[in-house]
Amino acid sequence: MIGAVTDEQDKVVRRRGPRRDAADNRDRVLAAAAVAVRREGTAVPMATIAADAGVGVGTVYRHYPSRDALLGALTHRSFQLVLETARRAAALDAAAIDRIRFFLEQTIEHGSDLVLPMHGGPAPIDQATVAVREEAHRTLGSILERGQRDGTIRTEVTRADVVIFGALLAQGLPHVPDWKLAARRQADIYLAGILNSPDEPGADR
Amino acid sequence: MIGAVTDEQDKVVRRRGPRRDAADNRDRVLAAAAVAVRREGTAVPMATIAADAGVGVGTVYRHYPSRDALLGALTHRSFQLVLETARRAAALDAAAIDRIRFFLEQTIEHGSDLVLPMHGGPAPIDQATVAVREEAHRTLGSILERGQRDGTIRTEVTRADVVIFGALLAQGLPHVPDWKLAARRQADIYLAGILNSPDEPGADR
DNA sequence: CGATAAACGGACGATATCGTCCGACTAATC
DNA sequence: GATTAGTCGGACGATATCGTCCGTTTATCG
Repeated sequence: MIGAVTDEQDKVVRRRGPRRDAADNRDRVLAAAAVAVRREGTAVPMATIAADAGVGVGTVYRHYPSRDALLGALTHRSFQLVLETARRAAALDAAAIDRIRFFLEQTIEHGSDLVLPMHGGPAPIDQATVAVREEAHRTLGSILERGQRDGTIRTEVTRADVVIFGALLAQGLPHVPDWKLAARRQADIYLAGILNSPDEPGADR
Repeated sequence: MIGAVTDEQDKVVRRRGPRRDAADNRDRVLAAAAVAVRREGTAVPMATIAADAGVGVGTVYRHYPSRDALLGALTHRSFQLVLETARRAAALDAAAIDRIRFFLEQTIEHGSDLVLPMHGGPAPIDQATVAVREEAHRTLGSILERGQRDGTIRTEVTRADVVIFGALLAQGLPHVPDWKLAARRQADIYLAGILNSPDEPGADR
């Protein structure tokens, strides 16, 4: 009765556009998940995430069909943030060491949003996310190599070294009271360690 | 019938000694828990730990009445290992920087056994454990200050800095393929960063 | 403003893990 | 080798979380 052939075609034509509130909720869920995962780990109950986001658990599953899908989206978001930070660092008008310093400081600052940058756990990494990660690594690598070519940074240091140190700072130590301050101190020491001739820690020149 | 007063006193006298196999199982459970917690997090099912240790779940609960008790024991064990390592480092006949290097390398080596050295999570820290931790920090501090007094190590570096870096290395990054190698590279850079005059990285002298 | 596609949100059965309990077993002692 | 305190280990009911389903609500379009 309802479904004549012409009607079915009509249906396709009469598609409604997506609703804006849906996208808002999607973002709210992702943000709440980022905080919750950092606080309680990847096994945090979906109900907790839903409550924190102010939505029902059904809405969470609507946007992310499974826990893995949600964690995957978190990972993608984190790497995008890393890439953006690396690009801002590369665009700076400063010495290589200071660009790296900027990158590390921003990484510390974004800490709570970088949920699974490299964290293990059941985080599936899709191809698009891998591409973003690779691009971020390349961008950081170009900064590093530039510093090595102009002789200010030790040549033994690899881009992987810097990436791993950044990941350590992003991961953090949950128990340390003032982690951001502590992390900045770690970064200072690390930066001194990759400098080629620490006699002049880059005042002018 | 059974419980005359004299019998009760007999009971106390007739105490059996503890059985050795019980202690063995206790250790096996703790070792299995260390590995399992590192692999799956603090929420790892008790049944998994029991299976890995080759015992029943009842035995796990016998020795550690609750999950928190087990995690607490793990934490204590970790800090004892740290303290022991710090003491071995302090006993070395070497420059301060090399003692710290030894400490960091051993920390990397023991990685899988240092489950909750400072890890957050639901790990209750009892007073005895705090005492062990404090002693470990003091021991490391004395090494550091010695290096600062003889001018080989930068005076801005605090014992907390070194402890936190060690904790980062112990925690690790689960996803990095050859973590121990990567960690050693991090340590090399860090050590260069705390050196006062890296012109002579301590060959002879 | 009315119609309707799309989104919301919580109730629900299924499943997994918890910590306890108790009969079987084993090592230490006589 | 017999006795027995102390240990082992898995079955069990209780509880928590999962992911789905569907009636209700809301934003968009004519």
